[in-house]
Amino acid sequence: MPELPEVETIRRGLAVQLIGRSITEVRVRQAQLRHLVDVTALQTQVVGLTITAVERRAKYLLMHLRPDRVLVWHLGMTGRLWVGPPTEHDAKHDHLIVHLGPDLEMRFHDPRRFGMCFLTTRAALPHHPRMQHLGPEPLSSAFTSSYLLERARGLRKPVKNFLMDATVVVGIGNIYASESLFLAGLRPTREVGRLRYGHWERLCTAVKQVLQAALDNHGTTLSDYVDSTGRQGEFQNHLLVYGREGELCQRDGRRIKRLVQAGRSSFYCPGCQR
DNA sequence: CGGTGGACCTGCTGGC
DNA sequence: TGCCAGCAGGTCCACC
Repeated sequence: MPELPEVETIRRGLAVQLIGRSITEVRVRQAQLRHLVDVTALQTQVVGLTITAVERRAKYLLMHLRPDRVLVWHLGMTGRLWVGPPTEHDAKHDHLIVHLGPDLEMRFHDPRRFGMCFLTTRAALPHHPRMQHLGPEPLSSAFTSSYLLERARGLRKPVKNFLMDATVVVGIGNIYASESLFLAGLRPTREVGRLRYGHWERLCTAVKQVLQAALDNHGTTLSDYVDSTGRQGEFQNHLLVYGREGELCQRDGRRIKRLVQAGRSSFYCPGCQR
């Protein structure tokens, strides 16, 4: 479901709703997510702790608990974190329920169970196996055309797969990879080792532009994405190629094509993208 | 080492 | 109506 703009939108909502709140109970209905959730750790180590910050790294949400714990979430394809007043009813696929006093709770809901939840400490977080190989944040100053040129040197993989490689750059998934490549005028199949500095300049700018625009529109809701308050995104109304196979390109009127790369659909305009 | 294909899950849609 | 194939916003690991 969620790429950087969606996860960041969720983070912003969670920060407002959760900072200053204390965890009073954790209920686990289904521990088998992407990895088995450590139920004992959750139930013995976080109860009584106060949430001091909600951060994001890549597509991970980091809830900092005073004094030194970090509760980490990943939403996979269909994960949702919903915060609101407590309800009696456990919906199907509500796997983890975090109680935050008598008047508030957070529910992790994930039909496909590709999401994750694990507990670590502030000191161990940077060395966690899921964190330590992550590339730069695309909206940071570390993400530049020179960096991309350097990372791509000698590689033969298609630029679409390169963009979705989290060791290269984080946060870009299937939607924003296609959209960025359209904006940059590059075919998703181009081999990265053969691209020149000018291509990387265009692509770097395009990625930042697309992600910022999606963030300004609170993400993309294709079917079920909502933020922590239940609000849908709006960026689906601005997608130029993703999910538009057979439709006419808004720029040059050619038919948008779909192809499969590494098992995922890519969308591009054969006229605008070379 | 780099790159691909399949695995992990459930749910929805469209064709027959 | 039922059944089945194909598809879906992510990540990881075995295998060439």
